[in-house]
Amino acid sequence: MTSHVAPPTTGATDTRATDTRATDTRQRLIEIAVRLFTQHSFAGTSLQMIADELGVTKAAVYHHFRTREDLLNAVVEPIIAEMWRTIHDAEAQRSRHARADRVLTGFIDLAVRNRSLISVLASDPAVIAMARTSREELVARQLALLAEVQPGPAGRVRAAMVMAGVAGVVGPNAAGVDDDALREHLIDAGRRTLGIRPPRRADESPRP
Amino acid sequence: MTSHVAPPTTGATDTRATDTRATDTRQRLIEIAVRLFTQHSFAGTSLQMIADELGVTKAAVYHHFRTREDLLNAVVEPIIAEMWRTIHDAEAQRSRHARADRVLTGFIDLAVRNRSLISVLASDPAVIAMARTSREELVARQLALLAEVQPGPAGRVRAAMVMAGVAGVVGPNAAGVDDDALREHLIDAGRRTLGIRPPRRADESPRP
Amino acid sequence: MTSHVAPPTTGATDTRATDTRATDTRQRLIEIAVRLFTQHSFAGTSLQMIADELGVTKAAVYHHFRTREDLLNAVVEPIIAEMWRTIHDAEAQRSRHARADRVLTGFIDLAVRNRSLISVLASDPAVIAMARTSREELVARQLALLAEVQPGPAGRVRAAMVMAGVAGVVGPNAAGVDDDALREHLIDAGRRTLGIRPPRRADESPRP
Amino acid sequence: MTSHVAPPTTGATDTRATDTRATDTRQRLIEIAVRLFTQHSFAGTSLQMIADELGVTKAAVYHHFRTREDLLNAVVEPIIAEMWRTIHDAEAQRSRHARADRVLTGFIDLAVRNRSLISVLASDPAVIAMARTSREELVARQLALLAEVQPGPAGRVRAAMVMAGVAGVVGPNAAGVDDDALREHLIDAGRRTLGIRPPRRADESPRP
DNA sequence: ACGTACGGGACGGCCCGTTTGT
DNA sequence: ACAAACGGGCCGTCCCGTACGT
Repeated sequence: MTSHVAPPTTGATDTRATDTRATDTRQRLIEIAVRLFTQHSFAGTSLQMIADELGVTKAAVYHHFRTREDLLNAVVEPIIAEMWRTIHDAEAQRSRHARADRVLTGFIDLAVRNRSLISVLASDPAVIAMARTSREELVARQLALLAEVQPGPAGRVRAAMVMAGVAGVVGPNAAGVDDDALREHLIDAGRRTLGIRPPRRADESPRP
Repeated sequence: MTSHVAPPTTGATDTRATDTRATDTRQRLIEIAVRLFTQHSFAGTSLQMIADELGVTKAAVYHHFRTREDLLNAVVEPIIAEMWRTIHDAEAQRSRHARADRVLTGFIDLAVRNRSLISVLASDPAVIAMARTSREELVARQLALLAEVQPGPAGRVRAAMVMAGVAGVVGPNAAGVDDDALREHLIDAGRRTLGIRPPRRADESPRP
Repeated sequence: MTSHVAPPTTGATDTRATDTRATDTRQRLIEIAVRLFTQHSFAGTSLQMIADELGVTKAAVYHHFRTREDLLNAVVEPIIAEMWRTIHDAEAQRSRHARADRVLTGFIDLAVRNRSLISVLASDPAVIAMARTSREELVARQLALLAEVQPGPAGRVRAAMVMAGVAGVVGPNAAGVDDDALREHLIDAGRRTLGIRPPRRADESPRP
Repeated sequence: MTSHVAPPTTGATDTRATDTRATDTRQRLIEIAVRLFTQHSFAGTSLQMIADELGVTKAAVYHHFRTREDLLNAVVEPIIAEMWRTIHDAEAQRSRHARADRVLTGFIDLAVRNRSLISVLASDPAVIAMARTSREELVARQLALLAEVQPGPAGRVRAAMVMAGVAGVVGPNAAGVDDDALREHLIDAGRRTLGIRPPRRADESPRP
């Protein structure tokens, strides 16, 4: 059974009850891969390491993912899908500040929920080079929305700094801050950097 | 010469190197390594790539650096030395704001002068894991000096965000900004994030 | 300088007699080679190890010996020369017992005086294969003289056992026996194995 | 299959092998390794040689033994296990002579049955250095049991000479003696060296 | 009499991926 | 849904030997 084109990965949120055991190994595989990628970079992580960590042979890994690149894609796909949703959500806002704030909070929320993964996505050259075109636009769109607040190079630099800063802070940072506090402080710091005021008191939904 | 104690090269890492053609190959080796490390990460860069890029064989590389790790150390050593100088310089300042500003500007200046290298140093897991202890203190000291401005976790998060942000912005991000402008914008953005005003001297931050 | 120990080569430069310095390095080279050959076998000893141990570069070694094989030959040549002298000496004896005893005592004496070297000569396949023909006859002649005492396969086995036994006992044996006692015990044991009585009381020179 | 001969799964080389084809390659690997180790010493035998001799690639060897050291251990493990059995067997005997004779005959029997292997185990520095501690006691115990016959340094020297002699005689030394005769002659010579008479059972040593 | 730089090649190890069998 | 076996190839390391200074 070497065919099977890898069931289209479907939505990450599907709650079908049928395939508990089927997708179990596959899910653990992804989690382990994420951890190892962050620890040794993508280029420094072999299939043998992943298989050993899971306690199976390489053949088992190959049963789920036909190639190492496939595994990487399965790892990052849910993340970029959520990023696109955030972008579309932000672009529906009316003011520049609201759009930027939306992207900022969305990105930070996602980064905090996927601590270790985001640094790989953001800084590993092998990962970046892998699907250059698709991700390039993704990042560009987010940067553009953030940079809008302050036209010119200053805005672009601030935007890039915020994105890179958030991606860098999460991850193996033992700053002694729990997730919720970290999110709040990141949002606050990001707003300071970009020069946007917090929305009118009501949580994060700038809806008058 | 296969030694490990940094042979009489000692020309320091001054940017404006003379045309001393004495240890030519060795220096070119380092420069090529920097470029390739940033392009493919450390784990993703083979000695064959480096040798090919220089136009020699692997054995020639081996003659100058017996280990890939040795080459990496030779690459990063000048950088961390300069970082230590900046730290000591900053710690001699009297006020917290002055110390933080000193570290901020020092780090940004160094990062801009060594664009591509900084991202490797900051985010490559293999590089980070390599000389864990020595570099750990280096980063911790810089973060502490930056975080001093705002006690508590908020300050720590801001400090980490600035460091990671600067490291992320420089690098293969053209952004259409030249070095001098990039430096100014980074300093301005970093000060905003940390909450420090530019020092009193009428320098070059025209902000009414 | 490839070594890691210390460059003591610097000072000195004695301006005294010419010949002392000339053969000095060469002799030390041989001694070091012998030690390393016994520790790591011939195939496992590289020129780099030898050069490092002496505190010079490989080029210095190559100045004295054009190839690794040359070095090995220089190491073993004195030994086999002495062996031939012993053989010729023994063959001049009149009785079979006297001839065997002469070879036995001669071999043991030489083995005890060159403890570490003899095991390499005797058991390292690379050394044996190197100059097959010349050494083959050497060993065969000695064995024949020893085996003469007891005709048939029994004698041949005893002879081989004595030769191999002597070669094996000397070397890294911490048996707690000094050289002189070791020689006496080996001679005694060898005679027991071969079935020859000690000569008529006067030390080791069976000359009536 | 990289061409070059590759005897198509011949009938295996073991003397009286059953037809168990299960771990065929693994076993043949060990046998080939033994032969090549004796021919070129351990340090002088490359994995490529072994793979070529078996008609597979290095990767196939790697699949069975991830390290050359692993392969060596698999080679020598059965031997040392049998040695331990012989030792324990001998230590159960009542008289010193019986103990020594037991070790002597056991060692010779094992050495004759594994001709080529014993010399590697006994004299290759790389092999000796590999599992120093475990083997050190093994040899020491055997030597002690043999040396018991004659207290003092004389006994120790005789014991060492017998062990080394036996190990040296077997091996690539045809001597024109078949295995059974070789065993008998070795036992006889060993007893002569140690000074023990054959046990009372009228065996096959016709010595008035 | 020695050091510096380097080529050509082999080493042990490990990679990714395929085949074949349960 | 896995495991065993293996191929083809690259990795970092290190080899021996040479050419050229000084």
